[in-house]
Amino acid sequence: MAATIKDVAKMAGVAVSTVSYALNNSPKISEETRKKVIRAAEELSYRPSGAARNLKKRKSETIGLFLNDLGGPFYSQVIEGVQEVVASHDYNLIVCSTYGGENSSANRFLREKFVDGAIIMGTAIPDSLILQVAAESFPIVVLDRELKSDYVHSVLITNEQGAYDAVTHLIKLGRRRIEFLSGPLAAYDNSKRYDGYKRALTEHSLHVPPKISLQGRYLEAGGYQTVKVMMACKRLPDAIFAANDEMAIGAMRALREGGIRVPEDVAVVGFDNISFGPFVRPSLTTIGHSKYEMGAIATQLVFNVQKEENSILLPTQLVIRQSCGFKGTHNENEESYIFHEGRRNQG
Amino acid sequence: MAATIKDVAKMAGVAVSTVSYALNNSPKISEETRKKVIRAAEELSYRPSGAARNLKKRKSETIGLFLNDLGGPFYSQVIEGVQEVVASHDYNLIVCSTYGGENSSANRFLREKFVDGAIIMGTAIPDSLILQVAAESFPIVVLDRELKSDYVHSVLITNEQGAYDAVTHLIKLGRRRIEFLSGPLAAYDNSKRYDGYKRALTEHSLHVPPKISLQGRYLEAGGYQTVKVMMACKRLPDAIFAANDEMAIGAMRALREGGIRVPEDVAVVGFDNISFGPFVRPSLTTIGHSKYEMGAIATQLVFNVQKEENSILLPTQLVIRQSCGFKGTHNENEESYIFHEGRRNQG
DNA sequence: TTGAAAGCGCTAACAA
DNA sequence: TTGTTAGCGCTTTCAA
Repeated sequence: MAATIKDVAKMAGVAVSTVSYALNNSPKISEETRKKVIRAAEELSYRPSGAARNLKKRKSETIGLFLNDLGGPFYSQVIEGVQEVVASHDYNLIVCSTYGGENSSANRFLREKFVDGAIIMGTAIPDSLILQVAAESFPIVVLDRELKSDYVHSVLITNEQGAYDAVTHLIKLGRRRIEFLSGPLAAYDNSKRYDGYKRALTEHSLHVPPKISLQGRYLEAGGYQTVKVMMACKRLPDAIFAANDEMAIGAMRALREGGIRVPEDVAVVGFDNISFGPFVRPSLTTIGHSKYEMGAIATQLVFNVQKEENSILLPTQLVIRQSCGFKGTHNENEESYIFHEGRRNQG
Repeated sequence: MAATIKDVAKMAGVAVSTVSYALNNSPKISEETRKKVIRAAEELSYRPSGAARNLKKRKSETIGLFLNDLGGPFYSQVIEGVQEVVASHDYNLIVCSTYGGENSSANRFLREKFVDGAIIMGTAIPDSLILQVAAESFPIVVLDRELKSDYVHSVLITNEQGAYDAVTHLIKLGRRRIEFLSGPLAAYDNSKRYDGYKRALTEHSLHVPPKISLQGRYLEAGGYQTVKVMMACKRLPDAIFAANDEMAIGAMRALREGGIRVPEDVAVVGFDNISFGPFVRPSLTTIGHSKYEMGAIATQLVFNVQKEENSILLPTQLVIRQSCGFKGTHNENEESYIFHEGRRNQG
């Protein structure tokens, strides 16, 4: 049986409150007593119960970051931004996958008040749950998702404008038949990006395809497959605007396998500027946004609880590389950016 | 004030125990009562307190995965392996950075029994803490780290043999002056990899440099810097064996900037087979190991508590690409492996 | 099938 | 400076 505060008190010959004060560095306790308590605690390998402390204090000093996919190439910089700000408040951060639907850890943690605030990225947590649990004592920030309510803030990026910029760039390079390689139709960012795509075509008096024929579920394999099918069935476009980089890279793989040259025959532009975009061949032109900032700002909002809904809009930038045919000033050293420069001690 | 179980009981006109049973789907409760309770709970937006439940049950049904660096290109597959097995036991997973030394979240969670078991990768958690907290009720598995004790298991990879294979490969290709680009000297895996390097040289009667002159801290920038310095100071080797891929890629960047051709002038081999190794130019020859398995097996060990120390050794494989000069059968489609094929709904 | 009550391990108000 | 004690919100034993 693990030692509790009572055992420590008994061994040290003091009251439990004294142990609590001593171990929490309360100034009330004399040095002598504190030493005695610490010695007893060590002797018994005492480990305080976080659960009991949280219950008593009614807070956990922990922020939860809930992501669809812990491993994705997209998230690491967001996590870093969150981590840094959480640590600066001397809070803990737990990162948690939303994988698993109704009974996912994320849902449980959110419902059971394991954390004092949450940052949510991805669509696996339904709006209803967020609205239900958000409160003054439980602020929530959603990333790249529109959701307005008290104590729910959002950090958005200019999805529509970014897509508009991407497609306009293609048009300026002389492309006329530009296909939209779509992510999940229900996804917020996907639909915004589609809107930007349509606006660019419309403003340049180009034909907007009546329906979305390429759907890649935001996955590399999805982009690959749907473009494969397209190549078998119909006339090629002269450009593809993919709603994210993974699909763009999948599309390029399919095109290459089909003997289609990128960018000569078909130009490709993605969205997100994921870290290895510079390394695919040809390197990927894309729309970038600052992921670190996104995480850091979101976390500031969590600590800065306000009733009024508050949404912050971050800009996107066109990042020109080789997949769209314009020979941008490709910086060979860009490579170094893909690495996280933090402490690492593990191979 | 958030509603508690008492409030629900009052509103439903039943005892708190009844509420508890009803909400936890105990078969004792009549359907009628259960409905009444559920209605009251909804009415009050009742959210059970995980802290109270954990305190009472003396467990959290949560496993902690503690990593140096949540964002690194190395970890995502490990996380996936862990996630899957944890979920299959209907447990929760929290991933947590060890960043922050003494007061890091990781240390706190470990000490305060927030989790029922832990998987630790990286050196930021000292042996002493691990040994202190490991117990039957708190199994710990360390990844790629040798630590023997009751209730501490380890999952290792054949670091020494892998390094030996890498260097032997270089020797077979005719390289004779092979430098070791080292990670932190104190790192376990680094020293094993160094041992393998030395053994390969010795067995082939090649000169082993008397001291390690290249130290890159396992970082891309570290590899870059130290190789830059080397190029300015001394005669070039004809090959570099880097203790991890990041440093290898940094080394290649430095070499390229110095007008040195890879692999013609200097061959480079890394270690770990990180996901974008196929995409750097030239693509990186490296030593691979299965990171998903590592995570999955570690998690099995956590659930499979045993007193006896138990260590599992996973093999490594030479992955031949272009940076070492041997034209392996480079599979263009390898590209697709770098993507996680799970659910993603977020751009 | 339901209720009463003990108690998980801690913090903090209050008393001494 | 230290001790006594109530109670955080649950689960679960035992009684009804």
